[in-house]
Amino acid sequence: MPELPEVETVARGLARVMEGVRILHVTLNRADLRFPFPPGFAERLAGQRVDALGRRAKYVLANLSGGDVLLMHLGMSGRFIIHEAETTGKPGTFYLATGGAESATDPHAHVVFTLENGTEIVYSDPRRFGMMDLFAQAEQTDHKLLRDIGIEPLGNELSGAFLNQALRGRKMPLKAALLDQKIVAGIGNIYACEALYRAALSPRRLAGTITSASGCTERAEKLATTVREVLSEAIAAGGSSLRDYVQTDGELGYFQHTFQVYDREGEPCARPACAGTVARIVQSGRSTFFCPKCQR
DNA sequence: AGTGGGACCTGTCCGC
DNA sequence: TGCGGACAGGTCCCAC
Repeated sequence: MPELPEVETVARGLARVMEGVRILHVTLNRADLRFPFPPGFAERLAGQRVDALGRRAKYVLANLSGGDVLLMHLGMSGRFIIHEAETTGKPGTFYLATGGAESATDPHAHVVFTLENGTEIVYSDPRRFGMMDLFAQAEQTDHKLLRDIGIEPLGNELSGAFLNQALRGRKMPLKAALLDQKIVAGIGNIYACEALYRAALSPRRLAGTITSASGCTERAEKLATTVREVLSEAIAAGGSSLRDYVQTDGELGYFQHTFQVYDREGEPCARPACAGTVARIVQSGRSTFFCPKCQR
């Protein structure tokens, strides 16, 4: 997916065109994504104004004037294509497929939101790992998909002390711990690899081994720092991990940001004094890229 | 309780 | 050129 930086970028783009605007009509081109749309999904959305739209973990959440929350997750391949009404400024499209997917011909355009000002927002998702839900604001705290989610990595809570406490005694590989959304939310496969590389920590090391009973360790401190770094740099770069990502203004915002280990198997380690070679291993079914020489 | 593995889908790329 | 297999940004669910 889109990991946290991409979802953040998408949420900002959606907020720009949706906030303060009423939804006129919603078209569903199928009954489900990852799971069925809730009963009356489209009908309940129609007529509600989007009061605020933001991100929690990798979920996009929109607060609606009727008291509901619209939850959207992009899964692995979800994207929004925005056709702005002419009155709102220059036409902009983001998350545009390289080939230029059009709502009329894209077989994966599963949801179309039409706003009262004429702007059209298409959700397209070939693999359909994405999801959407609609529920009352009062239910948000207990929502199954949201209640167990961990801290936001870019807020004030992520620190060496937090990781020390959260990973204490954990026997899972450090990489798996970073991917665990119940601990820190929003880190995906790419940024987990990148953060570990920068912290010079092995993805295979057991999570508990960077902690100590007496308080925060240097390793935990370092990892907290590199997680924040890789995520915030990626946001600054405009959301980097999608091959076909196009910024709102049509500029290619993508792949200007290069990764140091992700997808670089066999290449020399970027660390000046290190003569290592980037390796690829599989951990819990997913590729991990790292330098076995300097990541310990 | 904590951890690991399979399942969910489609598209793309690589080797034969 | 065609075909099969591996692999892809994520998360849920069910066994141990």
